Amino acid sequence: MKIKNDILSCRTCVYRQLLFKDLNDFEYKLVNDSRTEMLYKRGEVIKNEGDQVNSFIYLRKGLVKLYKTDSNGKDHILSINRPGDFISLLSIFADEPYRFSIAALEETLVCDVKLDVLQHLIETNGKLAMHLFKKMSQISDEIIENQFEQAQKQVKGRVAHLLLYFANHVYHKNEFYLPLTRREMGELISITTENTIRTFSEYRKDGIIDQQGKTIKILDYDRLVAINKGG
Amino acid sequence: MKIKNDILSCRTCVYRQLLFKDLNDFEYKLVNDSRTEMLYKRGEVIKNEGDQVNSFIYLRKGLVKLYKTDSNGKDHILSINRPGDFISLLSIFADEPYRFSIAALEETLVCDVKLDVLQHLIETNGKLAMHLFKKMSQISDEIIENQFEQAQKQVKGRVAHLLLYFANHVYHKNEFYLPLTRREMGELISITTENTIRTFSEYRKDGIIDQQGKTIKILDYDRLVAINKGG
DNA sequence: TTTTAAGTATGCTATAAATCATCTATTTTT
DNA sequence: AAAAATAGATGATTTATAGCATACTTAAAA
Repeated sequence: MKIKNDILSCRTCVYRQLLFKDLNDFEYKLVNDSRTEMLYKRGEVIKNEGDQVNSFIYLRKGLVKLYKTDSNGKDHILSINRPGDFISLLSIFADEPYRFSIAALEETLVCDVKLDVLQHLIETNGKLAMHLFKKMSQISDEIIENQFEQAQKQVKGRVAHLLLYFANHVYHKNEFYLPLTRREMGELISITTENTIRTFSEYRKDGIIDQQGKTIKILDYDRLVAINKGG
Repeated sequence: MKIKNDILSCRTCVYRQLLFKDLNDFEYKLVNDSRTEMLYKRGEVIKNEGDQVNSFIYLRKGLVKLYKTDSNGKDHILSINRPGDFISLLSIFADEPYRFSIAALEETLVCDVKLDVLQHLIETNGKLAMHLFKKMSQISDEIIENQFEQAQKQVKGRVAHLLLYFANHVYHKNEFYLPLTRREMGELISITTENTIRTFSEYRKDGIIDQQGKTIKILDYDRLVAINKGG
C-alpha cells in the first residue's frame, strides 16, 4: 500500500455527485481536508475482518472483493465492488469492527474520509443524510435480490448469473478482463472450483462464451439469459 | 386486516426508545398523529411485492415473513421478523416499490408511519438520522452474517442454524411454538420440504429435539451447536 | 359433519454436486 | 533461469440432495 501525497480534489472527482453533491463550500472543504488516498496493488488487503471502523472508504479506481473466512479456512466472497459502489457504507454505522475483509483484485485507489467528519455532516445536513439513506437502501436491495437469485439457482444457473452480472453491472459490455481466479468465482457463487471450471469448459464447448485466460467474451447472450432464468 | 381506532400512544410504546427517543414533543406529536395501526390475522398479506412504499411500518406485536416468489411459483423467505426488527427499514428509501411481500405468521399488530413525516424528521433531526443509520447498519450486518452462514452449510447444518436462531434471537428460550410449516422452514434455508422433515425426524430420533406439532424443544443444545459449526 | 386440501412422514430412485486423483499450464518466488 | 507454487483442466467415484410416490394426519372449507 502506498499513501498518495498528490491527492486529487473532491471537486474534480467523478463520484462527487454520487454522494457529496449537497455539501456547501465549507462542508466540502471539511471532507476534502480530512481525506487521505491510498493505492493498493492486486492482492493487497485493504481491511481485515475485526479492524476498527473509523473511516468511510470508497474507490476512485479499481476492483475489490469483500470476503469472510470460515472456520475451515475457506473463503466466501460476499461481493465484488467497483468505483461508485460505496463499499462498507451499509456497515459503518453499526459501532462494530469490520465483519469482513476487503482485498484489491487489481490496482485500486481508495479514498478515505474520517467517520467523525461524515457523522458530523449527517447530523447537520439533512439532504446529505437522505442521500445516504437512499444509497444504503439501493445497496441492500441489491444484496437481497442477489440472495434471492442465488437461492433458486444451481451450478449452471449461478455461473450464467455471474457472467451476466459482470457483463451488465460491472463492465457494461460483453467482452471483459475478469481478474478473478476460478476459485474466487466459486467462492462468490458458493460452488466448488472444479465445478466452476467444468461449467466454463461446457459453455466454451457449447459456443456460449469464448475465453482467453481471464478475458471472457459472451458469444450467445440470449442462451446465457435462458440458462440464468431456467436455474 | 382490521384498522384499529383505539390506537395506543407512541408514548407508552415499548419500542419507542428503539427509534424515536431523540424526538422532542412537537416531533413526537407529528409521528403520533400521522400514525395508523392495523391488525392482521395469520396468513394475511401485509404488503405485496410491487406495492408502492409510502410508509414506514413496524411491528408492535406478532411475527411476519418477508418473501419473494420466483418464476416457477416457488416462494423464498428472506427473513422472519418480530417486533423491534424494523421490517423494511433498509429498503424504504430506495424510491422503488416493495421488492418482497410481507405476510403475518401469527396475529400481528402493525404500526404505520407516513414516509414523508419520517423523511422530514430525518432532514431536521440529525440525532434521529444517526440513530436510523446505526439501526440500518445492524440489520445489514445480520443479513450478511446470515448469508455467510448459509453458504458454508448443508442441510443438517442449516436446520441446526435455524433452530438456534429461533431459540437465541427470537424466543430467547429452548422451548417455543414456531408458527412455520416445514415447507416455510425449507423456503427460509433453501432446502426442500422433504429434507426439512427428514432432518427434524432425525434430530428427534437422536434425542436432540423434542417436538409436538409446532412446539419445539431443544434437548441437546450443545450437539446442535456442534452440528451448526460442523456444517 | 363430511369433504377437500394441506401438512407431516418415509422409502426409493435419480441426479446434481462435492471430493479425489492426476496432469498440464501458468504465475511467482528464489 | 530454475524451482516451487498456484491455477486450470478433466475423468472417476462418492455423497448429498432433489424428486417422486404413497400413506397417514391434521386443519380448513363446503
